[in-house]
Amino acid sequence: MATKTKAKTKKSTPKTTATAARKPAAKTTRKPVAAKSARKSTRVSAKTPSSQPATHNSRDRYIPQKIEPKWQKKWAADRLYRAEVDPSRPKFYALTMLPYPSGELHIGHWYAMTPSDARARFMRMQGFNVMFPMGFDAFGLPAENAAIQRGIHPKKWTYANIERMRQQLRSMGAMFDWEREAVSADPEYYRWTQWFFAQLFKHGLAYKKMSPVDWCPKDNTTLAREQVWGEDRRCERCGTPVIKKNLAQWFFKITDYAEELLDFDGTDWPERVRLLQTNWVGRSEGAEVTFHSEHEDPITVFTTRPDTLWGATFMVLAPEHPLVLKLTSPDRKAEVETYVAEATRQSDIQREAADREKSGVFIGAYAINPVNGARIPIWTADYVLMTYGTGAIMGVPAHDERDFAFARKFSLPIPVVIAPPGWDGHPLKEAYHGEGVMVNSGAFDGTPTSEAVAKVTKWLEERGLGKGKVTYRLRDWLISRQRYWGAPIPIVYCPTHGAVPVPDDQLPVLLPDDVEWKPTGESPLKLHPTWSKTTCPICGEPATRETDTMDTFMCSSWYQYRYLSPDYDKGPWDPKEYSYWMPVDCYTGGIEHATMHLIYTRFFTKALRDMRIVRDDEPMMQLRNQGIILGEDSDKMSKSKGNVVAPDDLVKHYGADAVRAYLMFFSQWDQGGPWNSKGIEGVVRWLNRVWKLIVEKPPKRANVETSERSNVADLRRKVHQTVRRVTRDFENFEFNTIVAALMELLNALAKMKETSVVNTPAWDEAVDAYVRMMAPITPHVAEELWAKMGKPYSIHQQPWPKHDEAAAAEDMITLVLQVNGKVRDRLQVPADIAEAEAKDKALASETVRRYLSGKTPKQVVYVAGRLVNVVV
RNA sequence: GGGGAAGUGGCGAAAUGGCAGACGCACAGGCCUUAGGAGCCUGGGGAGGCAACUCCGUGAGGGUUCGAAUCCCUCCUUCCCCA
Repeated sequence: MATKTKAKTKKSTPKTTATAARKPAAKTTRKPVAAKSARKSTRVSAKTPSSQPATHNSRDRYIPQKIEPKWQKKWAADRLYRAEVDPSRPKFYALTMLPYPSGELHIGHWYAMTPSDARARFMRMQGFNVMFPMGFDAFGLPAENAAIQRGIHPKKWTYANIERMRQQLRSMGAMFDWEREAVSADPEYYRWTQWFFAQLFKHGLAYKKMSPVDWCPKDNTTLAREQVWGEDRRCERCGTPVIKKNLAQWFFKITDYAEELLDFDGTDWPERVRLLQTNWVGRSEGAEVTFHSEHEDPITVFTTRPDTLWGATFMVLAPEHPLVLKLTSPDRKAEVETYVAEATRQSDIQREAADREKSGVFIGAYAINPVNGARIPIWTADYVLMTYGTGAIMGVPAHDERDFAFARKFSLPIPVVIAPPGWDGHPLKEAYHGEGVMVNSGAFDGTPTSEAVAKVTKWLEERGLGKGKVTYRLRDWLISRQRYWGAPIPIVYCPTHGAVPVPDDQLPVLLPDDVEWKPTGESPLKLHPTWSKTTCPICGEPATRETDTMDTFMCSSWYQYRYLSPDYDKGPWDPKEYSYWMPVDCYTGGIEHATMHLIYTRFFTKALRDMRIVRDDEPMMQLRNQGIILGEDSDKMSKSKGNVVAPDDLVKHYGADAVRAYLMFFSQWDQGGPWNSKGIEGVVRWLNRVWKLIVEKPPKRANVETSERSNVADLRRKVHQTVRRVTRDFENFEFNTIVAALMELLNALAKMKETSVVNTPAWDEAVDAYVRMMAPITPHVAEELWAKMGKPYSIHQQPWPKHDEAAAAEDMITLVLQVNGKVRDRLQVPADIAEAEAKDKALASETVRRYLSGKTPKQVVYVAGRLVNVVV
């Protein structure tokens, strides 16, 4: 799958588009200056000290604080990063996850966004028409908490934060197309969030039901299953342990898409995310089997191992199971009721813990095992959950750990029905769930595990005892939130017509501004005196509004579409924009959203497709995740630990380009790692040296002793090898080695600047390619150097350099000579040396002969261009 | 308990079957300088040796291979997800 998409990306990089990308640049060129040599262009720039500050020192120094705001202003004024529909050019929709406007852009945002920006810039230089939008996921709890704590209105707090963060985002020098900015809390945005809700409702994909849901007592709201984290089930936002509440809540039927969500065909997503989502969906194949009580009450169970049915020696009903009270015999009633009352007070997680001492009570009733007519006792026990499967299980102690522990505790029989290989017929010491052969199972005896499930399922179906069934762990998405700062759910409750969606022409259902916050835990919308009073859209009689708002993940499930046309008011997006830009070609962001946002947005696109609103099966074709950037102490950054790195301070001190370059340099992007305040000085040094390489005059004396011809070839080889390497690494998101390769090339160029090669066209070619390659990573200094070289504005509209395979080829190589796999000698040989000659040279080597000590080689291994290994 | 990822100098890392440690940080020595917290040059995996050189070395152990940081098996440690 991954290779398929990769190949596609490569193929769709047509040479012709590189020329197309150059066109606008040519238009804006005032005076195309063909710099004949670096020396010459240096002189030109020396005469025009345009951007340079007046210092006592007349030297032209790299001062990022001067050049960065200057270029940012010019780029914005020129709408340099404006992305417009242009069917004559191949499009590339690059998207990075939009931030929540918390009020402070942290280094994690920089780490997510600036490499994404560099990649988008690279694609632009590759000839694509690139759209790289930005916006704000502006609804959510922190705004409301600020309102309660500090008395600031959530809207005021949010929009002030957005204003501040816009400025911070601009300091990155990213190629965001700000004309496409979307803010999810704008009425023009949430009008469509509500419209989508209504569409889902009309298509039966949104429904309300009473159910035990997770409730965060601190944030006073329900949470989706995905927003409850960890073993002890804490709120994803505030870390408070959640409790169960029985409430009428709105859900989206994401479970309708369980099967399709497992299919990633055609997308290039990391294996890790696919695995997380696959496990989250939790498909399990098995069979539903119906047992009956002695009084003919059907009790259906789901099992992944119908082949173990003959080993069922008891049944367990969840304490909440409706049959528990019905089937309990009078003499057991008191005991069972006490147990049920106790069990329902426990949390699911306590109840399910595998290592916990099992508890349960016999309810005084029996069931008949449909496969062998065995009369087996029915128990109720808290390790069976009502919310899981059918709320009832068959107990097969020999082949299930928990059933085994239960049977041991209550002295129930443990008959083996799957014989492990080499089983001696003795009782098992622990539950066995490996491969084996069916035993004690009537006609099925001897059936190996590999065929058993299918055969038994077929047999059950033929006899009407059960049927094959696939179940999923995935639950429907709970989207009701009992809070104010979110998109109101556009539903009206009419005494006659029930839940009625607000008609499209009455959207948006606006949030009222005049609300009060009381720490009662009630939604302010519920406390508002008039807001919820309305009339029924169908009959016009008095009716009330739904006061719950939507989970903010609903807003972010479709934002990639709103960027297409954030001002469009005839629909959620302009179809012309849609048909050109969608789907998203490359999506970047944190992996922490694997089972939340990233699964919701896939569901959303699939649901829209089935409602014929979009044509795509998947919203984002390629996904890449960055790692987490840690504090200098290798701990997670947090204010309480005092290890937070503030990007604003870094920009002020080192400039945005250095921060960008360091974030890309210090580690593999998807790996993250600790910040190092000394490490960034290395890239600062790099940028200073690049500056000097290009701006400062070369030394007067040219080294006449070196042969110019070989120097030119060496220079071009290094340059073209670097272009090849950097291009490949950009394609693969390997940003750290890009910066390393550029540093390496600089080291080589700095040495060569001392030689006469500096007066050759090869030098100009080198410097030209160098600045182009820097441009995606350090856009400001690249633009400044480009201008100083007298090249036409803007570097960011230039094509990416192409490497010349012939120039990059080595003519001499180091041939490694090994004896028995150990390096013993090295020879400089022509790269195109023939195998026979290489072997001869190896055997002729004095060192090799010494290690052979007269023995005849058994084998001589030759690896072209690399080594000869002589084996004795 | 299940699944996944990772483990390489003092540190961040590079090398994905073929010269281990590219690039950078820190450190050491030198140059330049009135000065250096600037810049430039040089050196740094470990052990032995004046040296050429030798041996050892990618969490541990085993295996495959002419050849393994890289592939396979077992184990240890750390992190993530699920239970």
